[in-house]
Amino acid sequence: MMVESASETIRTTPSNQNGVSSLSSQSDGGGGREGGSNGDTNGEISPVDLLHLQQQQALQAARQFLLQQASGLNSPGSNEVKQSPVQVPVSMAMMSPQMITPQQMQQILSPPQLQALLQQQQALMLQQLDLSNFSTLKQLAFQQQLIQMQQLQQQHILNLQRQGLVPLQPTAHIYIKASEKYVCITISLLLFCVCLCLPSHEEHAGSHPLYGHGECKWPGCEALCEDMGQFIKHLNNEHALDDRSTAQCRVQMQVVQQLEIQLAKESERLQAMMTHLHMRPSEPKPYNQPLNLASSGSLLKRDSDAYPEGLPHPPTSAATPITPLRQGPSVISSSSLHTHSHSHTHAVGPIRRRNSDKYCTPIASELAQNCEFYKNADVRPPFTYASLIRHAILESPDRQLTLNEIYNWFTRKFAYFRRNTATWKNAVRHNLSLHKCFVRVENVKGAVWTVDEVEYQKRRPPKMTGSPTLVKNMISGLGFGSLNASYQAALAESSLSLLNSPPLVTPPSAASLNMLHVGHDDVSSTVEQVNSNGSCSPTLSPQQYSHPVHVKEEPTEVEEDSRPVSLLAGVTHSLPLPSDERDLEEDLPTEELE
DNA sequence: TACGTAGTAAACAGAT
DNA sequence: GATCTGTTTACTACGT
Repeated sequence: MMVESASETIRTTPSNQNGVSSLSSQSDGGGGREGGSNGDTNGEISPVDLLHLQQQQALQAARQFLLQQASGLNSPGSNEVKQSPVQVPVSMAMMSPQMITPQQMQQILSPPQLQALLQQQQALMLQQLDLSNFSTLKQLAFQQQLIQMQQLQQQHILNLQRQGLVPLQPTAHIYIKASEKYVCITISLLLFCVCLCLPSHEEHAGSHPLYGHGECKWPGCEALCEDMGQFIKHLNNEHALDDRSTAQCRVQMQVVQQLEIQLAKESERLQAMMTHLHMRPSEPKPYNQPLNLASSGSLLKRDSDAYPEGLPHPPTSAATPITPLRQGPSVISSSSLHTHSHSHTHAVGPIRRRNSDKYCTPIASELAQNCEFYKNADVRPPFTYASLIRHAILESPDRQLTLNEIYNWFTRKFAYFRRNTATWKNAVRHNLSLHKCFVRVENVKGAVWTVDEVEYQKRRPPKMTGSPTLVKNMISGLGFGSLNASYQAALAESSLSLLNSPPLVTPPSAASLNMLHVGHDDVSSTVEQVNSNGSCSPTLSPQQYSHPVHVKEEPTEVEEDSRPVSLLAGVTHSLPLPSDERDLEEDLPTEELE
């Protein structure tokens, strides 16, 4: 008798709304605007026109960029794409809002790309401020516009944050005394991005740099004006050319100069900080790894080859304050991009995936950092189902979950899994059954699923030992060049295990945890497997296995017989250890070994 | 090219 | 009978 689950047999209809083709068409659509002239006939270029001019220039590059991405995805074997460094054309930093929304930008761009974009925009803004040929009045106008834009940006970004589309961004506040009051210039990387994504009409829709939100923006004025006409009248009456206005102009000019100086200083400081954070013992050659748009490539590729010269490079280490942006949107974007490029354009695209699983951040840290992001944003987590399931189980108090609880965890943690339930639930069940590392335990209440850490670590043969270059590169890229790969992996895995095992261990110090995070963040599960002795893996309490268990057979697994029930041996050292693992055992601090 | 891993779809069966 | 749970197979894509 065949009984089909209705929920499981619902076919998901292909969704192309986020597909590459859509993006391409969008870019084409955006490109349709690029023919527009700036309307600058008298040779004078206003700040607004400058912005528009750069946006127009950005259109071309952005289209090219997107098409490049799309074509690369359409031809999976393309080495060009694989080897192309993660970069964002400078002009893309000024991408037109008509082309790409912030959300789309997150989906399209990988984290480093997004960061690069934001920082390029920042740099461009700084350049804007540095235009020395601006007349005083234009400087004033620009400054006013800058402030106006900030207000709009802040409003916009708040909306985005409420929608969970934008993680909280680090900002820098610069207070400068202007006239009678202090002007707070908030530098937010994302603001610059969002700013340019604002509808263009907001920039010059019958606006005046000195008029905004119904009031006069003349320094120290704040007179209420119902409309532009009234404002113009007010402007001519109250701020006519006289000594007072001239003096105010001078003051404002100084304000702008101070801003420029301050911004230059802050920018320099920022760059120095980033340079410092990116310092590595040795500059590894960009290995011939396929570019994982998701995160691997981004995390592994260094700024030198990934970002344009002279522009601030997005930090990638855990020490960077821009972590949320680094992780959240990042992974996602590429994942989404990749996903939708597949022939079978399911609404739930495949998690591509191995790279993510291997090189991307581990779930623990990733989720810890972007918990809210994944909860709210409809973006696919860059982890394999197996990884997610494992994490869900290990995160539970008893390290065991029923299938339904696993489902709930997925939907609770990821907005992405609140739709297309049939697809991913099937995948979850499939993974549970397929992978030996997931052990079904008969419980009083029913069946629960547990994780056999040893099996999980064994899932993939220790390829890392076979490709030391990869490990070395990754490790050195993290600034751990002096440590061997296995130790790094051990540290990494330990950190995850520690994170996953709150009841078992005392939390490591913040510093060590952070450091471990860094290691694991970028090395992730491929390295995890190196540390397969399970000594620092979450301890499986024996009482969990007092019930019958169904040990799955995996034909591909070798030495199946050499090991009794791996469950119970899950945290013991009874298994013969590969040399690397023995090294781990020897080298690992006792704290890590627990 | 072969192989392994991963995601998806689907068929099927047992349990509730 | 419907639904859930679990297993298995097939296919595809990707990375090594």
